[in-house]
This record gives sequence, structure tokens and C-alpha cells, in this order.
Amino acid sequence: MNEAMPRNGEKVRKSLQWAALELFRDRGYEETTAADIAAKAGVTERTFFRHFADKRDVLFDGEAAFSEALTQAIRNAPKAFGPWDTLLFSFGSVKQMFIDNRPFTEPRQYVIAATPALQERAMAKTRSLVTNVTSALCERGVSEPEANLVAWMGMAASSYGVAAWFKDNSMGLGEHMAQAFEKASRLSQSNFATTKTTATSSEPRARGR
Amino acid sequence: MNEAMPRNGEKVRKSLQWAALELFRDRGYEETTAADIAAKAGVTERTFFRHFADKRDVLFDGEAAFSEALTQAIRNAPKAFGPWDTLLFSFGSVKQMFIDNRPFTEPRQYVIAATPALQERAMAKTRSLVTNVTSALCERGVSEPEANLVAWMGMAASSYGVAAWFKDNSMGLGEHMAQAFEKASRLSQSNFATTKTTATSSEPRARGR
DNA sequence: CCACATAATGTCAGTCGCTGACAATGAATG
DNA sequence: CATTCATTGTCAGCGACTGACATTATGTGG
Repeated sequence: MNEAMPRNGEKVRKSLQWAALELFRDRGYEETTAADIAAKAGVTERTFFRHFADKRDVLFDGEAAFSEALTQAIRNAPKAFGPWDTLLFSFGSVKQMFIDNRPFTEPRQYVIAATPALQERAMAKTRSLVTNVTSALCERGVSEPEANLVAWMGMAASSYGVAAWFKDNSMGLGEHMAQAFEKASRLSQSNFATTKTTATSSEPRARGR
Repeated sequence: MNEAMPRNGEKVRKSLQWAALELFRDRGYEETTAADIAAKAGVTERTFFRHFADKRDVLFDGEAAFSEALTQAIRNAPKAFGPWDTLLFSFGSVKQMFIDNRPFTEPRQYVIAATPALQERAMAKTRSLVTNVTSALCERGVSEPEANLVAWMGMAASSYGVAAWFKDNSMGLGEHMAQAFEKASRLSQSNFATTKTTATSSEPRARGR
């Protein structure tokens, strides 16, 4: 084999993640000790902290890989695209990761919603992702402050799209994401009393200029 | 007097905040213990944790008051305004708080930038603020998902505006904020190769439609 | 001036998150 | 079978944070 795998720790890692998710869901985050998670996974507390930097981190693991994929997609986006189109294109490129991780991220969502400490960590991960996206956009010629701004707006649109995808199975993630970006674009316009574009108006017209 | 003030704890509170800010700046966050902060303020570690929920919270105190003021401004905004104009109007209404708190927030900024744990807390506070803004927008007839989306985008624009204000003293916060919202609006448009509005192009023309 | 009520603080013991150091274990290689 | 090396177990210890109870300082009423 390629790499050494003396007592393979990858299974232990996954086992710890699922054990933590279940315990947090059943007993609550604060009421679950790190030793409890380790015990349920059949290892020691010390081993837990060798796999994860801290107790919160056990629920946020794929983030680094996702960030890598997303920033790579940004680099591969057509050079003619402006930053906004680049982001929509890139989120579409990595949509498979959303789909694959859904079995873990969807139940995780409820645990996070019930735990301030985990919401904090989730935001920190988002911030880290935005930082990386900003760098990738800068490589495309966007200034740093503008790249940071558009990265945050794109992240807001993406979150909106994923939330809609979770609730509405009648459309794929790609369509939800495209509609989310369109909605974000419309909502950030200066005009008066524009609250009539509320519901699910399916207008898949291509991106006009 | 109105309220009882047996051993007035407000001075202790302020004293703890400034002691923490200085120690974090000079010695670093991780290298500063809660007992150190308390000692510098002339009290006990236990007293520190009576005033602040945890070690990080000592740097984020005015957040609740700011959130209160901002959401109130949203409620007072002209009813004809759409959500985007409402946010710009409301951030302008509370700009005095930005100015008043600058002596504390500006040095704090560098401490946060050097401390991941504090960045995490800052993001959590922002998230809390966005949640309150979302609720206030919902009261104006915006649907919850859309309100959340526009609240995040407005927050991104606001951060951009404040950062520009910190760096450029030639304009007031109000003008910086208005330009930030305009820039956000333009950046979230779908078009190709729109990266020529990069640098400091001073275009103080009023918000056209 | 002296109780008295009240709120802030001090003291102490204890749990939990987390880490460094060192020994022990199990799988692959020769 | 011996070696190697990554993973794990064990243990001691620090810092963050909390509950319980005693203590101090302030303002009030007699």
C-alpha cells in the first residue's frame, strides 16, 4: 500500500464523529462530555483530542476539503465572468459535495441550531471559507475589499439556496442556487416597496445583462 | 437616587474591559489568564465571571445596545422603503454609535485580528445581530428567508463601509456607508468582466435609481 | 447613631476542556 | 521473528468556568 496505516485511525475518526452527533442530539451538547464521546467510540478522551482540535470541531470536518474544491472551481471559472457569475458557477461546480454530505449535515443542522457554541463554530468556518474565496477572487483581478464584499454576499445567497433545497425537493440544488443568486441580485437594488416578488415564481430565464 | 448601587459595579465592569484590552494587546489573548485581568482591575477571578459570561465576552459588550438601536431604526424607517433602502437608512441612523465607540473598537480590531477565538466570538455577535435585523425586516412584510438573505448582504455592505471609513478620513461614515451599499448593489449583478471599478474612484454622485 | 436590607465581592471546592510527556500496542516491512 | 512507526493509553497538570456560602460595603429607616 501507499501510506502506512498501523492501526487505521480513519475508522476511529468517523466513529467519533457519529458518536458525537448522536450524543449531542439525544443528550444535548453541554450535557455531553468529551470522555462520553470517546467512550461511545471505544477510545480514550486523549485520543479524541488527537483527532479533533476541540470538542466543537468534531462536527466540522469536511470544511477544509470543501473550501479547497470551491476555491479551485473559482480558479477554473471562465475568465470572462465577473465575480458574481464566478461565484454562481463555482457553487454549481461543487454541488455534488453538498449532496454527498447531506446525510451528515442535515441532522447536524438541528444540533447546531440548538447549541450557541456550535453556531459560533459554524460561523467561524464560514468566515474561514469567505477568506479563502476572497483570495481566489483576488487572483482574478478583483480588489481585496470588493472581493471580500462579494464573497460574503455570495455566501449569503448560497445559504439561502441550500436552505431552500432542504425544504423543497421538487427542484435540484443547481436550480435552487441559481434562483437564490437572482433573488439576492434583485433584493440589493435600491427601489421602493419591492416586496411583491415573494413566493416561488419560477422564472428560469437565462442570465441577462 | 433611583437604583441601588451598593458597591457600584459599573466602574469595575469598565475597568475589567480596559484591563483585558490592554493585556490582550501587550501579552496576547492565550497568554492572558482571566485571573490576570481580574488582578489588574483589582478584583477576583470570580468577580470577572460575574460581569462577563466568559473570557471572550469582555471585549463585546455594547453589542446588545447597538442591536437594539439598529432594529428600532428599522422599525422607524419610512414604510415606502424596500428592504435594501431600509437597511441603508437604518445604518445611517445609528452611525453616531460607531463614532462614539471607535476609541474602544479600533484598538480592539487588531486584537481580534490576531486571535482566532475572538474572531469566532465576533462572528457570533454578527450572527446574532443579523437574526435581530431579520426579525425587524419581517415585521415590515418581508418573508423570513428573504429577510435573512438581505440582512446578511446589508451586513456585508456595512462592514465594507466601516472598513473604508477606518482607512479613509476624507469622508464621513455616512458617505462611506452609502457608497458601500451602492457598490454591493453593483457587484451582485450578473454580467461579464466587470472588474474595472477597482480602485479609489471618488464618485460622490447621489444614489441614483 | 444604630440596626437592617440589599447587592456586589471574596473564598473555596470541584467539574470539564485541553495539553505535554512517556509508555504501550498493533500493523506493515524485512 | 525483529524492527519500525503511527496510533493509542496513562497520568499529571493548567486554565476556564460554576455552585454554595460567607463577607463587605452601601443606602434606608428608626
